Amino acid sequence: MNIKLLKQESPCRWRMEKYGPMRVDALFFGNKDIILELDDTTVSQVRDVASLPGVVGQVCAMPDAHSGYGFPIGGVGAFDEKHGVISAGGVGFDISCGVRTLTTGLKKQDLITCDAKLADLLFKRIPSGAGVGGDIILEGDQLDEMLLGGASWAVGQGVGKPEDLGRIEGNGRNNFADPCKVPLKAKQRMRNQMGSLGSGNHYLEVQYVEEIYDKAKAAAFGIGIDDVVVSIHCGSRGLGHQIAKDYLPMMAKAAPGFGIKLPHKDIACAPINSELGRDYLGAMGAGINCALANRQAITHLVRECFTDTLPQADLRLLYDVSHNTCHREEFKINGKKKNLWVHRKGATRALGPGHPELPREFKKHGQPVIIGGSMGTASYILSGTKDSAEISFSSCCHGAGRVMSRAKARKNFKGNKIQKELGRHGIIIRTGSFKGIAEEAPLAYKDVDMIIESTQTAGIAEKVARLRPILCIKG
DNA sequence: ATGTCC
Repeated sequence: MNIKLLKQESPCRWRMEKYGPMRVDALFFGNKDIILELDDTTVSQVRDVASLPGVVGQVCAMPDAHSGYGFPIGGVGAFDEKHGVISAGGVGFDISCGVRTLTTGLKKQDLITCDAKLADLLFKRIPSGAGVGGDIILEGDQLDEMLLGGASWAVGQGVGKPEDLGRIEGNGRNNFADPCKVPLKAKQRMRNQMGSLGSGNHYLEVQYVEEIYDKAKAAAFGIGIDDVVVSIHCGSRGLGHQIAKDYLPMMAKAAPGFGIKLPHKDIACAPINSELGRDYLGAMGAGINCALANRQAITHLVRECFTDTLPQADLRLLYDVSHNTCHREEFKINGKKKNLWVHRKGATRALGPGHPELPREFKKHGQPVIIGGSMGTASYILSGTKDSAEISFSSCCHGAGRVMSRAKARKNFKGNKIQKELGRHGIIIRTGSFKGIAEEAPLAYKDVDMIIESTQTAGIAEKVARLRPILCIKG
């Protein structure tokens, strides 16, 4: 982008003062290279969000920002609860897509002789791929019960341990969920998809802790050097997708009736206090619960796989955090505490130390923030900062961020070659789709290390540990 | 992201 449009506030913080239809400023995070490479669509999408009714504070673009449907991926927009809007495009198609990381009590040496066997078993037991379902079938009322209860429903079914729930954003359940507002078709698509990974950038990785940046925080999070961990990156499968697909046109159609002039046809939204806004909120909350239940169900399958191969393992949930959500949260605007609807699309919640929503063990150091890298590259565990409440509505980046379209990646890379290449670096890939592997090639993404450095320099999260993949199950 | 175009 044209850097002259921005005022550099600090090495990785750049302010665009509001102009034209913008109601608030925009804040871009990243080093100079990242800012220079932001494409025009992403920037204009940030300006569109800053032009919506009831937007407050500043709209943020994370270092991994790129263009999305209407609303940028890596974007944060907060709206006043009286006059603001809720946007289906501001949450994204994969509602509550997120990452959870489990500790195992194992060291990387424990896996040397059985990594391939573990990879085969995980690939066999955990359904992956587009449109692929699993053995869990939700019949009759079970689907609505899942949509209402989230991960806590799953634990009630014997899927996982009660202590998992305290380690999930919102204790594993979204209170705004209203299954009645979820389109029937969305429910039908989900009946056989519980406990499945999906495709695209979703994965299940067994990783080890390669580096620790903050010993005290790492100890509080329960991780040490060479520890084996498991990370699960997935979302609400066909259900979330169908909710977005159905609500987007409804919002676009209804906008003029609410007196909203949409800055772009794709950035559909409805007043949070309208019937349609509330309906979407109920459906989205159900979508969040679906994703939380899904990651819980997959966790259960992972535990079974470890019991079969490495029975000494003890899989405990470190944390589960989503990066496609809209939550009601309290922030100070012009010195006054206000309830806001915070959209985070491709942005991770990162609560700072002392935040009332954090479990006791994380109060001192801030929320564990899990950042999934692209396939074959590093992932990170960060911690939330106090300052991020003021700077970014307690949000930070969510991953590496694409630099190449899926189509372009398919042309440039061959899936089987990528698999072999990663194999030479000691990373086992199991997949049902070589096309998917090509689309997810490491070079189709920005350098995650650079994204993390910029995130830390911007002051919105701090490095705790770097994870390196041992094996990866790809959809 | 997605029964990868109802």
